[in-house]
Amino acid sequence: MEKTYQPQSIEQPIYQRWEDEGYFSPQGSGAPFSIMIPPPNVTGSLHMGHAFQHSLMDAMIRRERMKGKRTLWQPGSDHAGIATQMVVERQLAAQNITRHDLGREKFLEKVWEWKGQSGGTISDQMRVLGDSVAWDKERFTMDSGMSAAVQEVFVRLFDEGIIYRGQRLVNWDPVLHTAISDLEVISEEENGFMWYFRYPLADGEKTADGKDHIVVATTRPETMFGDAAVAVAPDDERFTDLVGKFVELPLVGRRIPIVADEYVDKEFGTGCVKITPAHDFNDYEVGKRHDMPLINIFTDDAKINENAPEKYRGMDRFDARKVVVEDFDGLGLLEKVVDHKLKVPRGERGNTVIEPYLTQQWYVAVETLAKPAIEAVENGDIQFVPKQWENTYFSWMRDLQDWCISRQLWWGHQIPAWYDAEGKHYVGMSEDDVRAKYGLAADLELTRDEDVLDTWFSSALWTFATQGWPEETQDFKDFSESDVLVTGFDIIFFWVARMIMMTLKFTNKVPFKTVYITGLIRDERGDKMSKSKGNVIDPLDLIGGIDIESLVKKRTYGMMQPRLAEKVEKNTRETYPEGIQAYGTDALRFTLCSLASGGRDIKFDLNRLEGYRNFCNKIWNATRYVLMNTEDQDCGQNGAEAELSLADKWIISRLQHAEEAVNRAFDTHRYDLAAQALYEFMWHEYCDWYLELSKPVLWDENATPAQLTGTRRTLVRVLEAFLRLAHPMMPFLTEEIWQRVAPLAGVEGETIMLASYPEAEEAKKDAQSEADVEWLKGVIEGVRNIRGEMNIAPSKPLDVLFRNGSEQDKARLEANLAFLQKLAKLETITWLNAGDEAPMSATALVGDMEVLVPMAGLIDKDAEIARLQKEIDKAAKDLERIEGKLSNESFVAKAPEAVVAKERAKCDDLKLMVSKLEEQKASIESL
RNA sequence: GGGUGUGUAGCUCAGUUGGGAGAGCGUCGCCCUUACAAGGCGAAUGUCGGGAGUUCGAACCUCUCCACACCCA
Repeated sequence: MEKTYQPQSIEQPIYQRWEDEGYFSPQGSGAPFSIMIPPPNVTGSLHMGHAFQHSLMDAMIRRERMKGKRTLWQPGSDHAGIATQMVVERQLAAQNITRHDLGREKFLEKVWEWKGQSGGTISDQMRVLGDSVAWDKERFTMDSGMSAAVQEVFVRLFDEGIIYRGQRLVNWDPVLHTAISDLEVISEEENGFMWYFRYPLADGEKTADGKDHIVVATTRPETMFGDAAVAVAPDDERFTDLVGKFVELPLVGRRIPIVADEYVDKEFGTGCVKITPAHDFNDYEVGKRHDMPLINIFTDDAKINENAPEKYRGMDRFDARKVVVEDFDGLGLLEKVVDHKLKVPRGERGNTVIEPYLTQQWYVAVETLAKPAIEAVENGDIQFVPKQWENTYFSWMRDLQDWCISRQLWWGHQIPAWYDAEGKHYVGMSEDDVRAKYGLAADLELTRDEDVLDTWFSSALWTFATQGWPEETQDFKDFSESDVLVTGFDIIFFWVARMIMMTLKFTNKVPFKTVYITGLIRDERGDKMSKSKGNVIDPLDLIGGIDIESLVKKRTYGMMQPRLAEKVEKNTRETYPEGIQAYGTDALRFTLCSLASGGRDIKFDLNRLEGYRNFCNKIWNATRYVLMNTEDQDCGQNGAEAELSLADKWIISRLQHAEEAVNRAFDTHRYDLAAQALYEFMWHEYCDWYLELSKPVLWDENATPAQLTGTRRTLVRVLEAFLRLAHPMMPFLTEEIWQRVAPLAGVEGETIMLASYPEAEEAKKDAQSEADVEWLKGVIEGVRNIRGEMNIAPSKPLDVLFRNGSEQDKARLEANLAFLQKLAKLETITWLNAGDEAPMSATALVGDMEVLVPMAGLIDKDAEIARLQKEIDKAAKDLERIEGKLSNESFVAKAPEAVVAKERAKCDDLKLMVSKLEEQKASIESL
């Protein structure tokens, strides 16, 4: 084996072999266990969040597979309507072609062509990450099977009256010309203005303070053409008398009423709000309450339409805004303009300001679907982890809006609706089906709805449509009710909830039993990773490494603003002066698992990754040691006689505890604790102690073959078990090593992937050995402490004496002489009986027993006094606290007996310790 | 404004039913000891955000205040 761990050279060949052998596909006859991948956007690439979620999903699926389950991790991607269409349109634009030039059919051919070329990016990344997904079952939301399911669902929901066509306000992208979902709208605070407009009162009315106008404050002057009323708070005394009166809308000359509505905040602005029901979501609601007309003043491009005075028609909304303000000013109706911060809704894709816009769209009436979806979580059929998120789910489900599912795009599932010349719609599986279903004449002209469905509509069917539904296939039966969904909290609404609704509706099953919500991976400073901030880390760069120049190039590529690019470059060079090293997939996966503690935000710290890369190296080197000492030797595979040492029994016992801890952590979705338990066991028990304890046996010329076999057997067996235990989190390293170690451990199998997952065995726990090793460690650490504090080189052999030891101490000493000599580097050990003289020594306490290191020539008197004083102070502080506790009568009276007894014992120990240390100090001082 | 969450060592974070404050990284000292310097051994480090309450006992439960983050309006 190489001297250091080189992940690059082992990882991909192993993956290739796994894939070729078909290990990822469901197999065996165990109970089914499935995870459906949240289908990534086909235009994208995997980011840290994906790497995080995939690491967890793969860990789960690998463990269940090893436990003998028939596992399916379903891969696939979604067709990402807008994003994909835009990518292809941009390519066409480079050749000066629009999609309209091509026409729908040709354009869609181009999209499929593009998908064929670029759609593989994500699968390639997943292979690098080691994802054990069933590639032969990979699905795309535009596959024919998915399309059939989508159509089936649409038609059935329509026939039940759950899908309907209606006119509502939607988020309209005036550049892309489509409705978009709330998710695709990003509202962020921007600097703007609040304009104060005077609206003259009609019919000679006056305000309470004698003015002939009221003042409305608005951030969107141009929408005033669509004003339907002015609203005031019902309890606002300033305007009580004006409710029911009218104002004359300037520039338009229309009379609009003054109404009272709860929506208005008295304190905000002037207390008078212009209500534009066709162009604002809140106003729409107000308008509905007061039966106001919906006056749409925009075209699809957000230009002023014919409902506004002629002068303004055809103006862009922002040009119109300027002109309206100027005209108000000219009329003396502009009271003031103040700076104002406001949330501006922008489209995620084109950064266009999104317009609330009145259009005909298809909707899903969600009320009847929501009820069972809420119940499924209430009654525990579906559980969120961490449980906290159930509240988020409920709060959204209780306040549901009907779901707008149509999009004015070409790329997506075309809506199976046809219109006759009068615009009446018919829904069915095909035009023929529609004619038959509705009894339409063969010569009646029908045109199909041009629009497509929201991408989320098809992803909502993901768990069952991927498994063959509407056919009752075996896969559907086995896997469609999946076990765990792993996803981020940002799509609980958009995806998780909708999946639950649709799946319950059409299959009467839940889509998943557990929803594990991951935290959001942030950069080292706690900022969200985003392209525009230039702080994105590509998981593949952590795995394969990247030099600083390439990293800067990658991060600033395509940045429009040079100033921003400069800043990004500076930050990048500061944070990664040397670029990023290659840490390997296993280290990354293990790191990500160790960060999965259930928190909301996760700062990604490269030091952590480095630490776990070092852990990989530690495992690697421990293996080298094991192989050096076991290869070509008898490790008991063939049943040779084996005698287990104390260390052997101890590490076997500790392994049971580790197995227990890891399994418990997995079962409770605490992957951080599982990682911690693996780390702790491997590094601090197996490597730090057990390997060292194995040396005195293996290097003992007088060791019997049975003793040698016992230790070799334990070395390989415990390592082999650890590899299986760790495999779900670090698949490559463990496979590489397992291939060599398993035969020595007498374990057969082609791959660790299909080996059994370790479970603790109660019978292998050995409390006596654990106590004995604790004693051994106490002695060794005592001596090491003296060495360290006194600056005695580790290489210098020491003579030590044991004083005031019990029979048990003596027995332990005799049994473990070799261990002690090797690990504490001792020349001689002398047992002192009562009354024996001891030289002046530095002392370590192990229980009541004193371990003495003679000072002559080694130890400075003052230094030893100082060291003892430090120990005394520490013990005395503890003692003081405990004595205080015990002298408190109510503590002794009311605390549980066991607690009191424990404190008493501790108190006695400390007293003894302090007195011994004091004694020792005094005797040195008297020298 | 409404809701949710977070605040523990210099940094990143654990802390399971209230009963001895922990880990990793970093820091300091010693050491190339035949698996590993991506290492070994040893050491230092905390008014557990502030305050009040419940309790024999609070990092943990209750209230309140402060700071920060996110979601919704």
